[in-house]
Amino acid sequence: MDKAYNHLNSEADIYKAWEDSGAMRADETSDKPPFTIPLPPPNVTGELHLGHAAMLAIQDIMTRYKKMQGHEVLWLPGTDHAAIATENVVIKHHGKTSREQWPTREAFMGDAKAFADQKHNNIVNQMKRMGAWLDWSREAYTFDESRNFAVNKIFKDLYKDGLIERGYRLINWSTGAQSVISDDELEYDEAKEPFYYIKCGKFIMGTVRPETKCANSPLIVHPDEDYIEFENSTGENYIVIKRLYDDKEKLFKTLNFLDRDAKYEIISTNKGSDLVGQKFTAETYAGERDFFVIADEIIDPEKGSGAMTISASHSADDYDLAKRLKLDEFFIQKIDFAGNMTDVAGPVAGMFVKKARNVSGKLLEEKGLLVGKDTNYSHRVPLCYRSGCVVEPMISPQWFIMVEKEYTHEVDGKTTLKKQMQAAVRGFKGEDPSVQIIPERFNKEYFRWIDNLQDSCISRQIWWGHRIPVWYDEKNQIHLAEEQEIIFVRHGESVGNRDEKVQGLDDPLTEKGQAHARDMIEVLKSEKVGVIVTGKSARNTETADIIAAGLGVKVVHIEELSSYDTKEVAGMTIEEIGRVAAIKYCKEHGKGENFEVFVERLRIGLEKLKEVRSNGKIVFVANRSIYSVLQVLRDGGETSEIFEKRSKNSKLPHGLIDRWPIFQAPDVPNLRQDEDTLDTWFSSALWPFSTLGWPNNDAPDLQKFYNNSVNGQGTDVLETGWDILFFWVARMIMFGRYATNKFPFHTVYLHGMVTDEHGKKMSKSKGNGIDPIGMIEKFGADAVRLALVIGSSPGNPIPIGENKIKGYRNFVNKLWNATRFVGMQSENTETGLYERTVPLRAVSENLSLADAWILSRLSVVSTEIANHLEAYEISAAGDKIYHFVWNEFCAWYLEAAKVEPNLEVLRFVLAEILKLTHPLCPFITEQCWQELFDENSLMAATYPVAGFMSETAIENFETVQNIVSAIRTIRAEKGINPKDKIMAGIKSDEAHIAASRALIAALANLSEFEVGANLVAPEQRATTMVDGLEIFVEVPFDEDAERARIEKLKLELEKKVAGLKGRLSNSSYTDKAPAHLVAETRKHLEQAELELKTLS
RNA sequence: GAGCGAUUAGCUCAGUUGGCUAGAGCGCCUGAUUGACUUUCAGGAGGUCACAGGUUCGAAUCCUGUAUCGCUCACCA
Repeated sequence: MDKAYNHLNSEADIYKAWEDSGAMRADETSDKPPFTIPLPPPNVTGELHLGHAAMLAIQDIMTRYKKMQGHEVLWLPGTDHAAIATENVVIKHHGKTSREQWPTREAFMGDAKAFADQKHNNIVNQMKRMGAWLDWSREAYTFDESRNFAVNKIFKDLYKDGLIERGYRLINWSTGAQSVISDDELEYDEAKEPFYYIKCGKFIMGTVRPETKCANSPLIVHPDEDYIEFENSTGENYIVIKRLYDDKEKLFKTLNFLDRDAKYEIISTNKGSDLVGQKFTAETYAGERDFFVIADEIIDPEKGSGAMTISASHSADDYDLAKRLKLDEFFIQKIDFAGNMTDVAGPVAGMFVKKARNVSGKLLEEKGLLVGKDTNYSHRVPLCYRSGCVVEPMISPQWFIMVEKEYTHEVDGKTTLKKQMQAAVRGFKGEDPSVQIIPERFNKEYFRWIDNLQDSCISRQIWWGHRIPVWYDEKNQIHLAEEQEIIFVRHGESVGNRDEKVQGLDDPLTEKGQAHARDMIEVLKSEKVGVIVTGKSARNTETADIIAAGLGVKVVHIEELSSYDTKEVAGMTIEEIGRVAAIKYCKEHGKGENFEVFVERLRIGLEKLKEVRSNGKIVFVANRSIYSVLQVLRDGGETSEIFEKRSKNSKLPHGLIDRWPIFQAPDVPNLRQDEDTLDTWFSSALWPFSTLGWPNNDAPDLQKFYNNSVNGQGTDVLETGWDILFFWVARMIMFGRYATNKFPFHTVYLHGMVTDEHGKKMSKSKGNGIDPIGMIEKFGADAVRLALVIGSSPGNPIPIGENKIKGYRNFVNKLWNATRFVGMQSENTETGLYERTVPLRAVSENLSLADAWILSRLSVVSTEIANHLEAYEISAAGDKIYHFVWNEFCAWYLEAAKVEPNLEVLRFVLAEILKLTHPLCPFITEQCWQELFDENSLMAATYPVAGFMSETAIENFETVQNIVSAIRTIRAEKGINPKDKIMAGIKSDEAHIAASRALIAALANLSEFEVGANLVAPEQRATTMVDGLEIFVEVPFDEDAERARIEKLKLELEKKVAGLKGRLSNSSYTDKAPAHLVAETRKHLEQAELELKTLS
């Protein structure tokens, strides 16, 4: 073993070994209790940042701990197609500015897919470098086949339940992204813009958006306020709210175009409600427009002039008001979707909004309509968090999810999506809540958001995403996508006995083969088959032809696929057979040994297949090799074990194997599909169950891993950053309950944002960002993990800097060297090699005090660590391990082992430490484990539980530690060279101290340590007290210094005694405090008094 | 404007249902170092637990108020 641990030499190999071993795959047939964590899928085109790193570290710790605890753990990985973000990146990547620059939508999608596929490995490999124990065999993607099916399915269900509607509503329109974006995607920026007071007839109204004051509008006043009409010096009449008129200072400040020195005459005073109904025509910057007065309490009498007009199509408040008062004719579009003014804006029509604002302001001034301008006004403007451009509220046809609409749920009865989301965390009518959020304070945040939740827009005007599964006919009637089943028929051998030789079933020239084909016809008769599809290999084709003839349907051939040699593949899994067949095929066709090429051909074939319209189901006749590849395609690499098992236990008739539901366009002529796509969250909200096979409720994964015993939730823990509590977590809860009748997880663990070591947000502009991959390369993944996990609590920022990582790198090295030391102790003196054996539980015979102590401490610490991990207190668990390893095992036990070696205990404790530490530092512990104990992975080990325990040993060894420390302190104080061996002694006849003489002498570097009740102190000495015992250390004599030292000690003791006495003399303390505390206090007092007496 | 959180050593933070002399890591100071580990070892200094009240035998911990910082949300014709 090297002197220092080098992570670069081992991490990659270790991870590969884990992957190759197949142990990372969760077994859905296992009898162990399940534990499931869905990995929040990172953006497929993204780079790993520290937030991801923290997420991976925390979840990996949970995963490894639970697995070592004996759970069947599934931590399911995947990536997110991240609709808007990815689309923008793709456009930029191709040096373009808009998706419209692609010849077709399909061309764009092809490029985007290619880009996403190409970037995919990058983020996946980065995740692996963190050491994440993920089940890659189940890797999913929010935009793959299965997830698309799930999206279409839930869309259809929601639509049928009336919970999805299409309609014209006010939405946030990003002019940059050319799409609607949700409220949650807005960022606000403080902007300083002039606030205009504009004359509207006699009324004065205020606005920051003069460009929108170009159309007919109601003019709104407050019903209960008085309004003054007055005449100014130029003979014009104005109406303002009385409050403003009475406050002359404010009046002239507000309407700064008025002449301060002129005299004003009040023409009339009217209550707002009395003004209602007045109609008038007034000049605007865009010409004359019609107005009429209405009253509403929306007016804030303290603000502005007490009157306003509205832009119902371009402001959320105005929209609400217009809806409420049914002012339908005022939904006037003034801004188009490109962000330019429409024709209604007259002179500024076609101008970009910002320009139009300035120009309209100038026009108002020229026309004398501008009566006030506050140039110090600042307000917050909503910006698109993706494109950074200004967001305009717009009315547009969009799809909405109706969270407050009542519907009937299978389990919850009459309810709304909102009520279900509330119940998740509040509980149903007094029941305990099903979903626990850690830390708890985020419950409040959750409710504040949920309680205010409104119908949200789910459609986006981008291409990269799940296209809305809705078609329109010529009359604009809505048609939903149709669900259809593809039935796979595997033929050619007897099902469930793959070791048998081909029985001629696939050969239609044989009697058996023909009988088999006829069997399948019988089976398929009830299935309403529309089309039969087959590969082109001769036997498939012929069999398919027979079946098609029997059913009276047509046959479609897809790509030619080769078969395999049965001998060659005996005993292989279906997936392996598929691979062999694929490789053979590729070789024969000069495509290299590339399974992916094969899969891709099949994929294209399936795409073609979906285009085939049929009124009935599609039947796919396939031999084992094609079928196995289809399995890979469909399940994203799911191995065949499930399938094999399913086949064996299947009650399905001979030959009928599996069904694959797809969605396709409804069979109606002249349809066009909705152009829009669904927002990313719509697919990511299905993540915990769409990755497990939903909507197939019989899917083995769903049965096993979405079936947590706690209150019947789906998965166990959803761990993510608190910033996406609303974006994502709440929506998973909503869809989970809706679609699966379960809340998707019982615990939500929220981590905070990763910041620099001073708690400042990391940002490119500040240059304080840290690249996790760089840190992994420099210090190792284990160190990065520890730094992210220790010293931060849920929901709070995670401060991290190079120093912190370095500190934990030192710890990792400490662990390495402890192992190296134990290895050296284990060496066979003859061969120089050590035997690699898994240590058994250490025996409890012939234990030294140190042995008994470390074993007892190990028991205590193991329990504490497990308790912490159980309670998701990862930081506390990490801290415990750190200190146990460094300050107890290394600092004391390894030193003791040099004096009194006990190899059995030494190896046992180290092995247990490696297990305890493994979830936090998987790489170093695995490496050490394999060096010293077992070539099999540490992940197969069981997490430590308490064993040998002796309270006395702990107490007695602590005394030894105190004695050693006290002597060391005196040595340091007296400036004694650490190399010099000196004498020391203790006035005691306790057996455990006497037994530790050699140990104490070694640890304190003494020539001798004398122990005896009647010990006589040497002349030249320093004295100190430990646990009531007097210790002498032989030192060069200095009477004054020694006396001063003793006085200092005495002073401290006297203070202590006084304090303790005071407390005990207080009768309310002795009466009310718990008895054990009082007794303890008495004991402390006794000991302090004894020590004081000894020193005097 | 509202809500939430924080305030403990120079820095970053622990501190479980109130309980003995408030802890850790880093940094700092003194010293050591050829045998597991300089990515080390020994020793040390450093805190009125933001402030002011209250409850209690007892408060960093519970309550009230104040201040400062941070985050989130909202309003703005």
